[in-house]
Amino acid sequence: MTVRTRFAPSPTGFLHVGGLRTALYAYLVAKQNGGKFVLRIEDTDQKRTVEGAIEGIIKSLAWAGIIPDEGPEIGENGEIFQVGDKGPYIQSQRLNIYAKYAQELLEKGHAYYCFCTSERLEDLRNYQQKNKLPSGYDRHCRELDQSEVKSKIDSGEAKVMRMKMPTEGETVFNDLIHGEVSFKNELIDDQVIVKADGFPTYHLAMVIDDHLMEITHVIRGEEWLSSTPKHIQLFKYFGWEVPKIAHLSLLLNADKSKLSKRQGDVAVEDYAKKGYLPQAMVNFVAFLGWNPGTEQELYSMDELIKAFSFEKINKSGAVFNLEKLDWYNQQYIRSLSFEDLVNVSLPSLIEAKLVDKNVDKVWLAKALSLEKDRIITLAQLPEALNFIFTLPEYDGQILVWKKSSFEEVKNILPRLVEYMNTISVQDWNKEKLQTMMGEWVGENSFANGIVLWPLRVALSGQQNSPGPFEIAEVLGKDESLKRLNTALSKLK
RNA sequence: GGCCUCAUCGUCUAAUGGUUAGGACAGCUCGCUUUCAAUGAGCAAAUACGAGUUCGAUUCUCGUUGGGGCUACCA
Repeated sequence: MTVRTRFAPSPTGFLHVGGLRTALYAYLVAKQNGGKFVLRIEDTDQKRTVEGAIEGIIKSLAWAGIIPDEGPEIGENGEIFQVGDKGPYIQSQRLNIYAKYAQELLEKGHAYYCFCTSERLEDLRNYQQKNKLPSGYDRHCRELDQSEVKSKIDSGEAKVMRMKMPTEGETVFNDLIHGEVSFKNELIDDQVIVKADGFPTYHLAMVIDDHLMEITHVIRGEEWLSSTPKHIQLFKYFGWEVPKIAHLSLLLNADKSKLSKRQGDVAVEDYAKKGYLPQAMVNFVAFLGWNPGTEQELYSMDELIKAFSFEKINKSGAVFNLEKLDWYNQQYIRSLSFEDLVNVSLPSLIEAKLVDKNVDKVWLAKALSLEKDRIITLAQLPEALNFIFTLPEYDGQILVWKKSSFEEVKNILPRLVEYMNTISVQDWNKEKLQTMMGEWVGENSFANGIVLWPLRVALSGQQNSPGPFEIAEVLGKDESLKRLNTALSKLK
């Protein structure tokens, strides 16, 4: 049997980093087994549906390298179309299907109409809370007389449909991560499965869709663990096979509460904007709650697909720790080829108006290499590289190395400039410059710092910067000498 | 409150009925070095608590405590 997994977000906003992890694991399971990964949009709550959210989710997944085999996709003109033969994959387009199966449940006596008003339900809840009673629906309409039901319907009373939970026994299932979990049926609510507006609730739609879409592994967040018995009961009522189920622990804030917007960014797109590489994000998120058990930290998507297993998933929640993400990002930035680095950073450099799209890519690669090892995110690049394009204002005092003096710099720098002027443009690259300058420093018996510090500061205008020779090469001879002369003028 | 669930360094985690409880990030120290970064060497840092089973429990069982989730005509 082909493995089929799914990711089923509701389009209420951007893709959450926790959602990315869930989607990733589901994707890994599918790919590892040569199966299919399905994207399904759960928009049965019309009030919460946000315009553009479906596109955002698809784009964020694609950014991370997760391309569904079936589900909605974005066309060339931005329109949404669907691929796969088990669609539609957007639940609001499947209403007739849900209606049919809800009717079946009703006819088999596994569901019933409920006419309780929201006021009555609220009073009931308040009463239960006040008296510290177990909460839940009191099954008021469960045994309503058929004729009474009919007359209420005929008179147009608002109604919902609820499933009948058995009032005895227990529901036991084997979670792929948690092992055996059991619930007493009597404690489980008669869940609403069709709302007053005719839309199904998640619980009904999910069961029907997972069956019809032939999902073999349901991989979802732990917040669904408590409602799983309802789903299992529904599968049983329909006479369908229950898929394998895995509940992933939640991602946590630093204070161990459920990861929330208030305590930092949770949208995948925010991390993309902040200059995190998708490889870093995927690697990081994969290792939150899962570990292959080796000492290797860096895993590509392909390696993750090979290494993934449910047995290695942790049961406890994992704190979403940005410091580790930073480290991953740094590692992946450093491993980028110059070509990739140029491609991936060009947009932000253009946006910062440092270069235009006709910039010499070979030169740009050299410039980028100055900061490649020094940045944590791509977003730092424009600022880090700014000194190449514009010499910053600086105080002449910072030209003095800590073990040197103003007088000494004033004495040596002119001689250095004079010497550098004699170096030909052909030799103006970091290797040659380094050797030649090394010799010059040696011949004059200077300490490196006495010469190199002011040189570097003069070229960069900054106390902290990349090395002088690499900067000089990127700047070229003319600009380098111009900057050196600027420095000389600051020493007067 | 009820139900479910979880518990190893600050954080992510490895390990197993017997280890000096391993690694990574962060932190600290030293080295390299013209600065920053990178890098090398090193340091510090954990089995929540209490019983039980056992020759021996971090590991198995029970309890306690603490955390988290659910408790909607939201997903």
